[in-house]
Amino acid sequence: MEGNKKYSIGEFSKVVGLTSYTLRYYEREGLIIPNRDKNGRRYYTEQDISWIGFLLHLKGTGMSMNEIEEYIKLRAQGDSTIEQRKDLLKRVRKNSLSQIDEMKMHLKVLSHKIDWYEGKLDHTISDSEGFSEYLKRFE
Amino acid sequence: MEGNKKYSIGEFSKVVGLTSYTLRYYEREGLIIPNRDKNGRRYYTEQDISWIGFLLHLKGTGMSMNEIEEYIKLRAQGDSTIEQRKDLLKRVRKNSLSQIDEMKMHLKVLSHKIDWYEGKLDHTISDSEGFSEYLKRFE
DNA sequence: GCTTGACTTACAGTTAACTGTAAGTAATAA
DNA sequence: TTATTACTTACAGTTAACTGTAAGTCAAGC
Repeated sequence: MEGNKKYSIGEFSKVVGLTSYTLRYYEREGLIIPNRDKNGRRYYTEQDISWIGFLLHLKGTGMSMNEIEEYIKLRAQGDSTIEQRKDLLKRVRKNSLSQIDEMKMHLKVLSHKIDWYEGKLDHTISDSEGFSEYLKRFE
Repeated sequence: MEGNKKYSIGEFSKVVGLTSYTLRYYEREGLIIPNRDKNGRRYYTEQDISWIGFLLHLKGTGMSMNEIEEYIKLRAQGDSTIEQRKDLLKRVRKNSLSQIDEMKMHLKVLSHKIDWYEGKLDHTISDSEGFSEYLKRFE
């Protein structure tokens, strides 16, 4: 039954890997609201660690701070917004997946270019064949 | 034998989908150097279309303008830098692939959250089970 | 002859997400 | 007791990649 540790902003910043500047910035933006002790100093809990962990997952999918704020606003309204939060995350996922797909398309061309360089280096591609001609081989 | 069309910056911007501001900006940064007519006006060729196309693929993999400038500098030095260009693109690819992998990891958690919301909505997950407990099911 | 588009330099502004400084106060830790 | 850490407000600075404005010139097309 020891899940009630309190972290100062300095400790917390080490745990979650964000500087205290960033944590205060996130707070200003409403992304996290830590507790305060009797002297008005911030303290963070295990719950805050979980939340920042999840927040970093959200950011990692490409979700912007604005979108995360939107999510937080819905969350603050309670269980009645679960559907909307689910839909928001679904939109984020869809977007993230298409970003990945796009990236993969671009990577394909990049890989062809690498292969082309390799062909030039080991002379399995003739000196006269340009990259755009080479690319046509794969159409 | 009609591959020698000349595009003004206005025409070219429509073809490649970049504004003339952006094209001039890229030029200032050394990313593209168009030809000039007798009056000093820019004109772009089919070659420039190919190059911008490739450049957009590079950008699409997450390559920064600085890296692209590095690539261009190597290219300007001729065939002796093919190896280095190949290595540069390989680094970019590696980076891009790990970005994708990271994104996929984050997406996994996001998907679990969506499933969790779904479970809450159709009551296949008990009201008392929090998301972090739920996540432990998949460890 | 007038409109349209292009040219130049020289900046200033924008967005996102931080990052940092200054100045002054206050509580905690060694 | 002194150093450390945290607090506040109020900004200013940073990076990347644009985006836009102003002011003045110039040439081509209708």
